[in-house]
Amino acid sequence: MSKRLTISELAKAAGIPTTTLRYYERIRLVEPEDRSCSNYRLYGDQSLKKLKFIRAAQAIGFTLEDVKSLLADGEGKAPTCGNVQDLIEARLTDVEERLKDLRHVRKVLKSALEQCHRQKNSDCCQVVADLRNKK
Amino acid sequence: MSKRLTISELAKAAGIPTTTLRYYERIRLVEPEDRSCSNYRLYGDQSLKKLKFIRAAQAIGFTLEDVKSLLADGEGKAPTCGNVQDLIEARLTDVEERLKDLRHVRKVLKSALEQCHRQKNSDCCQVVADLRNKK
DNA sequence: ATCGAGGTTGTACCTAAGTGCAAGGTCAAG
DNA sequence: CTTGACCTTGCACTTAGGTACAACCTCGAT
Repeated sequence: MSKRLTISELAKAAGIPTTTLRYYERIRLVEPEDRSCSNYRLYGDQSLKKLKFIRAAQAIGFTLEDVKSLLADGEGKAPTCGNVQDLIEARLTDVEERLKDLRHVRKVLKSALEQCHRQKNSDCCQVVADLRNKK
Repeated sequence: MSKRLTISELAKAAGIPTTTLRYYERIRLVEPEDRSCSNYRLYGDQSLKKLKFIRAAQAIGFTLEDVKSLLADGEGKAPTCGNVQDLIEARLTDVEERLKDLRHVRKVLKSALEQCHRQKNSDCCQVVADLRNKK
């Protein structure tokens, strides 16, 4: 069974443009299982699963390169937990870092905005004012 | 007064490569005040302030395009608070959004990691397992 | 006078994750 | 048998913020 899908069928099923599927093939991330006699790409339904996995992984911030590693991991032999776990930990560290940065940024922006509100008209927005003085 | 700086003097003072300064000129963000008789760029010291402002603005997530708007705002006439305030508010909204997303991502990553820890050896990392099953 | 450090220009390249386009082949319906 | 929708390839382009290189010019010191 496991019907073979043409590129547009797969695209529709996964909600991903055909152009992107061809791109994924180019970077050897998702390759068609076969070709029809007229050279059309034919995908198996594990490709659909793969694409869903890719979208899920992207959503939590993995790059396509990361995804490649995650997938390659289960490919050869028994899935070694190590590599996967490392990737997840790396991402997590990254995310914590960015959260810290963003909280700081938010603080700065908020205080700039407050400054804006206080000095309604004239010398608005301290940060800009600094520059404007000498312009 | 206000000594004219050559590109490398300015670069050194601002901690920004000369190549980047030339790039900033290309995008009309920071332009030299003048040229020497041998066609060397000559910058005024407001350029240094400008560069510091740029780095500060970048650090809180403004794009160079945003910076251009922020600077242009004070250029013509009295600085209109409106535009500046709008930009800050837009950034802030953006930051809040990204914070929300990142907190979600962190949650997902953490639970994936936990899964990893629980099933120490065999079927590690649920997310990957889904795929591997049908591979 | 010459040497090396620094300046000038224009152009191409980089990352990431695609998108767009042109020229041509294929398929199913009318 | 033609039309229109879909497929193929290869190549260029996108965004943002730069980096790298080649070929040439200029400056200060020796």
